[in-house]
Amino acid sequence: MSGYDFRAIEARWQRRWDERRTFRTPGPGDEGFRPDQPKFYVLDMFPYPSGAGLHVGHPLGYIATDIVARYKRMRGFNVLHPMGFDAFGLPAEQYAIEHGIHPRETTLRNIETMRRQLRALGLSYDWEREIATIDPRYYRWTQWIFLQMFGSWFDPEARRARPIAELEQELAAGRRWVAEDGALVAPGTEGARPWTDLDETARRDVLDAHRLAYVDEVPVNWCPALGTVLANEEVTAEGRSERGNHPVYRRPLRQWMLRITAYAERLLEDLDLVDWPEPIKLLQRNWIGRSEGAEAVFRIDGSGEPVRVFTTRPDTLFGATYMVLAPEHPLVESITAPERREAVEAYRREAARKSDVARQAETKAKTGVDTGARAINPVSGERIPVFIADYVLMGYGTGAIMAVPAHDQRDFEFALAFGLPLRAVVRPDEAWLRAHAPDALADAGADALAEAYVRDPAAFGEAFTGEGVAIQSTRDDLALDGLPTPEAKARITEWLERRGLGRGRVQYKLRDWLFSRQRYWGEPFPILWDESGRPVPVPEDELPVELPEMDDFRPSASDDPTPALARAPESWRIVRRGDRVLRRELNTMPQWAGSCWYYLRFIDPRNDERLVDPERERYFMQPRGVDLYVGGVEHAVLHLLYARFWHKVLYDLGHVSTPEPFGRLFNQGYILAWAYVDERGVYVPADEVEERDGRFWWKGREVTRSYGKMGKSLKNAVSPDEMCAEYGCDTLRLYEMFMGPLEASKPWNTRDVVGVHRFLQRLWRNLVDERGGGLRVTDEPADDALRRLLHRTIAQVTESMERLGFNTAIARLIELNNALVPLERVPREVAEPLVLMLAPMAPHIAEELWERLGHDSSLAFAPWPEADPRWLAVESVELVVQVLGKVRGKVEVPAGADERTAREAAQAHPNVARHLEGRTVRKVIYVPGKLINFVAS
RNA sequence: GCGAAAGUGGCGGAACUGGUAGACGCGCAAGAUUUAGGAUCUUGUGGCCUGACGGCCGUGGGGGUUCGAGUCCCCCCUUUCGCACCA
Repeated sequence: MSGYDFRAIEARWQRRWDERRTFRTPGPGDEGFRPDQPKFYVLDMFPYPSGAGLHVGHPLGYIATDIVARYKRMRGFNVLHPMGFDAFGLPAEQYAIEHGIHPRETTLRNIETMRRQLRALGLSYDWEREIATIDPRYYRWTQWIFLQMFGSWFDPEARRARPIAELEQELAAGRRWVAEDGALVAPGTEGARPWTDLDETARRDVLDAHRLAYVDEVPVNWCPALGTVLANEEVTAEGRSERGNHPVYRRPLRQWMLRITAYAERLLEDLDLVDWPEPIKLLQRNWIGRSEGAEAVFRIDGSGEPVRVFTTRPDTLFGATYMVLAPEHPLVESITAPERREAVEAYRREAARKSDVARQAETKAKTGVDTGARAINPVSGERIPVFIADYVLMGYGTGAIMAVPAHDQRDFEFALAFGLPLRAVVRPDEAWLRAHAPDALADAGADALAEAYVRDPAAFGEAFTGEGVAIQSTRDDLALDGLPTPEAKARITEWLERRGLGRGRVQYKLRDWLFSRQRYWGEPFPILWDESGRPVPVPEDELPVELPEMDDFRPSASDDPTPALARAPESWRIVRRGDRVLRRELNTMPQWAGSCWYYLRFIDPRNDERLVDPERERYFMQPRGVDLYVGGVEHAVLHLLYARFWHKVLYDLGHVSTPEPFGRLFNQGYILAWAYVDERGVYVPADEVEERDGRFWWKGREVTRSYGKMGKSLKNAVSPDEMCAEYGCDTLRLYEMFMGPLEASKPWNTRDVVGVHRFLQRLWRNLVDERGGGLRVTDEPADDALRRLLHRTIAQVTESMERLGFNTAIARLIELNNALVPLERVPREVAEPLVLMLAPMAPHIAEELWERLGHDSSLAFAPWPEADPRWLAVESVELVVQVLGKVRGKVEVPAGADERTAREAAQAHPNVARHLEGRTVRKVIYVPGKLINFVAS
């Protein structure tokens, strides 16, 4: 018996790779490291070990990266291809709570299962580099990075993070003063004070307020069911938690924040440095949401209280006929007129009940309340009403707007609902006017239309928000009339600045990252609180701050946010330093923390002296970071933005050598599968559904077929374990890659798996005599045609591998293999390259055949076959002959045939001659090697 | 509403800078082999017309550029994804 016994072969080779440490990757300083070798860092997105185990959709990306890793090794690269586990966070903890087991236990068990499943796929990870975020030796450095952020500030002039001590020095030296609101300003600025005027408390306040990690009271998304606060990114558009779909409420809370907004500009700009899919870059750009405009100051009539607004259209300032503050705006309290107080309070209460997101999800009908206050338009001098309305968000800009109803759709709707005046200050183009003119003006001329618009912009049905020419925007010392919008913007911004009434400003949608969670299963903060309520960093040599052992680790599901660690033993919570009593920070870090920097730790996973050794970091990260990073689009903003942010901080502080972590990113598609619902709309197990006459039945009941992402919720998951058992993991690997392009989402079809399985069996039979078990391979040379096919295949497969086109690479290998079927004996010069080319995709069978071909070392480092150009050239080609663009025949001509030869051969073709009969050839198009086209009358 | 990606046989999908549409695989059909089933091998397989040679149509729909369009341009339809009062 010498058939293709994949079970024995796969087990044997997986064991050998392990025993021989085949995929150990030496780095600088390690035994066996070769500094002359180029590196290639290929990385999968950090998986989260869930309790359910893997389904065949999960390893799609892992198989792809493994193929790249194996291919690159054969091309002489020192390949870093590690794997680890992101294991802190909500899902693990939820799972643990549901099963009443400590999260550490369930997490370790899940990791175990996942590691076993991954190993069964024959992935060539360097398992000696495995890391897990829950390991204190790992999270020690997560905490260390947090301390780096706590110990630095962002210098807006240098546009980078610097140690906070340097800020202190600059302040002490008088190079910067501190403004009333705590901002750093130039010495001598009005209202600002020098360092020497500040007492110790004030100084600490200033420094603490400038740290990259700082504490602030902010409105948060509080999820009582999960017992924790969530980041904006973790809340859905419906105002529910992304995990678990529980309601989320807004409330103010003192929280740790990370100053990611300081990096908004660089996060945006540096997208130009990376090779990422354009849609992902766009997603990040939109998330950062940069907009240019100006800030302007309006003063409240009477009190003179300044209200700052942000606008992208400062050119429409003359058209501001009212103002709106967000309901939570701090000035509402003081400016509201006594007789309006009750209505204003009622509206504010109503708004506070709803979360930011829930508020936005509701109808677009505009609501609001007049505060009774009046403000002065700084350019027109008009007294205008001040409203509060929930269409203005406290979290964006200044939380207050100038409303220009003629040129902003939201303001337009609000003005109509509340009977507020509109004032046109931009003249629209004629096309817009005509398209929006009321019926009565259907025949009006251009001037009449423009006049009508100025008289009554509301009659045109919607706000004109485009660019145009400024009108009705002139006063004694400022003339905008006649200026196109961009110039009008520049002119008025300059005027505002000169008069101290405002300045140009860039605004981002991106908010600072809310970094505290109240859950147990996360990294503790390396922070202590002193008697006066100030944060004190835990000294580096005391790291890690280990998570205390607790029997009751459940979150406190309540309306009042209480960290789970509040119930930790007092011996953990209270730290005595001499006669000082310090309390530990009780929040933990969010899910994303550990995955923000894991790619760095893989480079030097056992280093207890530093985060990563600089020499190793440079070797594996230069020049553009991770060379290939593969994962799903779902991480387009959160993980990828957070990781870039941390990386830039580490870069600024000199701990890493590249400005970006991931040079090339690739998003794999999803694996979809049929799913079935019964008459109640409930999903039934897809593997128990039977098909009869095009209809679907489950336990005798008819069910309807639907379609979706493979997973637990649709009950349509297929386990890799079943596939490996039935067909072997080489077949599974091959099938997943053969399904279609890596980036596409495509349907799983177990029935189709036999196709690639047959290919492997046929390959086996081509090289191994099934009866005797001997080789069917001969040292005699291949004939010319086969040799040509071989070299063409090498060229095509190589090209496919370079662009991750594994589906087409496999197709070419199948073709080559099919060509060997009729042969009595297979020439070694074909068999060996075929096995080598298959090796990255189906490594076990390839190793086995390689050994049987007489090689005693693994093919993992065997050189990739090279196509010989001599055998790529052909001496004759089949030329397509067209008449008037339609194919009428094919003729064989010598490869370099000139036009006359080709033309004569073509015209001699009977069918071509027939079509040319009675016509005059006007023109001949000849594409050498491809076709010849006769253009005839 | 705004933005992005994608629509090719019964199915998954190929097709480089415009140059034979449907590679490769599944499925299906016929034949060979086999006691049978399975496996294997051979041949065929976009639709329509034709005994055959061959012809006509065909890449979501409609127009255009070109000797020639799945590929380039314009309009429209459908699906999926992301964002969604961001001033």
